[in-house]
Amino acid sequence: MSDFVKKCPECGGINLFWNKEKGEIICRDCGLVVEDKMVDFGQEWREFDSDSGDSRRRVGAPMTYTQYDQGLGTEVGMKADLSRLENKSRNKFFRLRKWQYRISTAIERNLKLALSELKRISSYLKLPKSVEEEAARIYTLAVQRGLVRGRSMESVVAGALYAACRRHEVPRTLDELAEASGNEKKEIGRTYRFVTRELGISIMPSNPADYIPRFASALKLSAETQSKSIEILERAQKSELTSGRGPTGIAAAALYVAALIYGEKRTQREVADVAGVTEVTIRNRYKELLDKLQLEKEIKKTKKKVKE
DNA sequence: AAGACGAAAGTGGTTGA
DNA sequence: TCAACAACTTTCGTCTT
Repeated sequence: MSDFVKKCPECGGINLFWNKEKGEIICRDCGLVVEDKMVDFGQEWREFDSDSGDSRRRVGAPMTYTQYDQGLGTEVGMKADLSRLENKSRNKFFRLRKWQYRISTAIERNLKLALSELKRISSYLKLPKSVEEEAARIYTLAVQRGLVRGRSMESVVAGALYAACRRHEVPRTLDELAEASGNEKKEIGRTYRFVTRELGISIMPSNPADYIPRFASALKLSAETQSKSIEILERAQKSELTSGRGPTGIAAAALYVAALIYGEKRTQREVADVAGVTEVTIRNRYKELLDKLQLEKEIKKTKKKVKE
C-alpha cells in the first residue's frame, strides 16, 4: 500500500508533489494521487467555542475514524479557575459547556449509527480498509459541519463512500453504491457533490482504467486482454476521446475491443451488464475507438487466425 | 435465432444567460 | 431560475453471422 513512489505510475512523470497536510503525493503532470497515507490530516481542531479561538490546540494522538468518537472525548474543561470569572462570563461558560455537551453527544450518537452502516456497505462491496477509513473521515467532517441536515444519513454515508472510492482509485459506480446502500442513485450523486464541495475535497475525474480490472475479472478475461484494453484507453485519451464521456462506457468499449482482438469475444450485452451501461453506449464508444485508433487491422488479424 | 447496428425519442444533469 | 445542450438510455426495426 505504501511503496515509496518516485515515478508517477500513471504518466511516468517525476514531477511529484508531497502534500504533507493531506498525506498525499500528487503528480503535477496528470493529477494522479499517487499515494494516500491517511495519517496526518492537516488541521483537525476540536474546539467548539469560537470565542476562545486563540487557544486552538492540535490533537496529537493518532486517530482512527472508524470508531465513532475516534477514541477521544471533547469537553469544555472543568479545571479552569472559575472563581476568577465574573458572574456573566461564568454563566456564559456553563451555557457553553451545556451546549457543547449536547452537540457532541448528538454528533457521537449519529456517528455511532452511521459508521456501523458504513461498515456494512463497505464489507458488502468488499472495499479495502483504507477506503473505509477515508469514508469515515469524510462522514465525520460532514457531520461536524452540519451537512447532514435535510439529508438522510444513509445517503451521506453512501456519498462519503463513493468519494472515498474515487480518491483511492478503486471506483465503484453509483449504481453499485445505490444497490448496496438502498439509496437512489441520484440522491447519492447529489449528496456526494454537495459534501465534496462543502468540504473542499478535490476529486480527480475518475480514470476509465480504474474500472478495467474489475470488469475484466467479472467477464473472465485474460490478463493480456486487460493490459491491451488499458493500452487502448491510453491511446484514446491522447486522441481526446475520453473527455466529457462517462468513464464506465469508455472502459467497457475498450474492454470489448481488446477482447475482440485477442479472440475472447464477449457480446456487447455481457460487457454492458457488468459495466452498468447499455449496448448502445458501448457501440458508440466502440465506433469512435475504431475510427480514431485504426484498430480494424488488429481485429481482422485475429479473425483470420481463428479461421485457421 | 442471436447478436450487432443505427435511428429516433425520452431522461436527468450541467451550463450559461 | 430557466432554457439550451450534451451524454446516455430506451425502444425498435433492420442487417449480419
